[in-house]
This record gives sequence, structure tokens and C-alpha cells, in this order.
Amino acid sequence: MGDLSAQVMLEHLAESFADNTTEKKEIYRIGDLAREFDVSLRTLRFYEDRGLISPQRSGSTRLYSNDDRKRLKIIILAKNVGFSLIDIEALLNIYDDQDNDQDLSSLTDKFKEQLSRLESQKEELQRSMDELGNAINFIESKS
Amino acid sequence: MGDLSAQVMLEHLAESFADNTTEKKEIYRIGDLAREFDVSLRTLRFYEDRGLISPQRSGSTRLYSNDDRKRLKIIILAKNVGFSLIDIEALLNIYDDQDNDQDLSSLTDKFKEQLSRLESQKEELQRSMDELGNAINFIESKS
DNA sequence: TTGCTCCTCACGTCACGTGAGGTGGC
DNA sequence: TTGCTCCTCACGTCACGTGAGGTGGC
Repeated sequence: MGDLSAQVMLEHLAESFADNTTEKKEIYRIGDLAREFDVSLRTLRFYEDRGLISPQRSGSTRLYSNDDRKRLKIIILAKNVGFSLIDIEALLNIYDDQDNDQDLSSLTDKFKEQLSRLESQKEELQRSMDELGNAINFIESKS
Repeated sequence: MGDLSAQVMLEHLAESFADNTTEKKEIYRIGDLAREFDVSLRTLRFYEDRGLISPQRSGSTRLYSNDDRKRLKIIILAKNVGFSLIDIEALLNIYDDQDNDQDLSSLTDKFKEQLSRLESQKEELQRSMDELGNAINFIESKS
């Protein structure tokens, strides 16, 4: 029907992408999220360094809210389809931007661009595989 | 017919891989080879740092022989099918090892291992592409 | 003198990995 | 006291990119 916001859209995509086996809590520690999304503690700290996510602190210990977890889900989705952290920053800016009508189309654009990058990579990979296959066949024909 | 040595084999593969449009010389400078193989000067110097190739010097200027050029051809072939520099070092050890009967089979093994690595990468890539494709379709169905 | 090609440091990039050394609550 | 989980530096990795500053022969 009507248009959805980029925010709702990204959350939906991240939700249907990640398997939701983990119990819901109000507050997560870094180890909880690292386990759920199968990344290292270092990775989560690095994303914070890069300004992608900013959990609360209790003393020095990071405390992630449910919103932080949603945000991380989007980050992980984007990472898994090959976006760079710079790209992910841009996606999160769209996510955070509440009232820009252009958001949804710029979101589709970014996804399409990424898809075409992956297509190029796949062609490159295929060329390498063909080359290797030929080499293997040649060696085996001679031995 | 009879077995070929790993050395002859690698040279043949590198030869049929690279297009041989460049005129033959006795001695090449770094810029000649960089142009021929479409890599940067830095790349060739880096390969030397890593011990993959060791051209002569005239003063400080590098002078590559025809053997150096053959060697580089093998390096570039291996690089283009995705071997790491560590792997390439191992391939060059086989290339340099004159009289080991196991060479040819260990060569095939390395090629097959690399092919299976590329196959895994391709599956990963395909999963990412599917995910992106689904996302794009979903967004477009809602807008 | 001007261009061109070559040279050697040496820091930067990308997304983290990997210790070292230490803290806090059960 | 022992474990577990958390923390902050800070250097390492991979394959080079990118200047800075300088040399050598036409």
C-alpha cells in the first residue's frame, strides 16, 4: 500500500535476515550480542570506535539497549551483503533520518549498486575459476 | 606422453595465460614490466621485499632478466587466480626445485585446493546476492 | 635547464586479530 | 581464592597506495 519509511524498511529487512533465536532482554552486554551475531568483542568495540553504534556505559562496561540491538542487526545485515563500513555509515544515516522522502529510493539505489558490485566480483571469480580449471585439466592430461 | 617437470608446466601455464604482445628484450626495467603486467612499480618492489623475485641492480636501478620476467609471469598468474603471496612463495619453491618427483602432484593439489576455496567464496557471494535481490524486490514492492 | 624514470623511506588503508595487563562481581 | 567477563592500549596482518624528497641520463 502506502510508502514505508526507510527506518521501518531497514528494520524489517534486518529482522527477516537474522534468525531470532535469542531471548529478548532489556539490556545486553557485549558478550550477549557478540554471541547472538557471531562476531568478536573486538568487532563490536571497533564499530563503536567507528561511530556506528554508541551503547551506554555502567562504569566502563558497555550496556546495549534494544534499540542498539536493532541497529546492530542492520549493521550485520549490511556487512553480510558486503557493504563497507563507510557504506554502512551512510545506510545508518538514512536509518536515522526521520523525515526525508528521498530516503527509500536512495536506499534502493545503494542496494542496487552493491548488487552490481557483487555481480562484477562474481564474474571475476568465475574467470579465476575457469583459469584454474583449465590449468588443472592441462596438468592432469600430462601426468 | 612422459611427465613434464613442474617448472616446464608452470611456465607453460603462465605463457598461455598472459597475452604476449610485448616485444622481447634481454633486459627490462621496472616500468617495462609494470606496464606489461598492469601492476604498479610499488607492487614489483613489494614482491622483491617479500623475496619472490630478485632482479639485478645497476647502481640502485633494478634490471630484470628474461628469467625474471618468466618468474613474474608465474607470480601474476597465481595472483590472478587468487593465491596469497605465501601460497605464491610455495609455488615458486616448487618452480625452483629442480628434481623432486612429487612436485607435479603437489602442484595439482595446490591448484585444486585453491579452486575449492574459490568455490566456497562463490557460494558466499551468491548467498549475499540472493539476500540483496530479495531486499530490493521487497523494497520495490512496497513503494 | 627541463622531463622522464628511477630510487628509498615511511606512514596510511581496511576490518579487524591478538596479546598484555588490569578491573569487578559472583 | 578462583573463574568469568569485562576493560583499554597498542602492535600486527594483508597487499599494496601514496606522498616526500632525492638521483641519473638524455
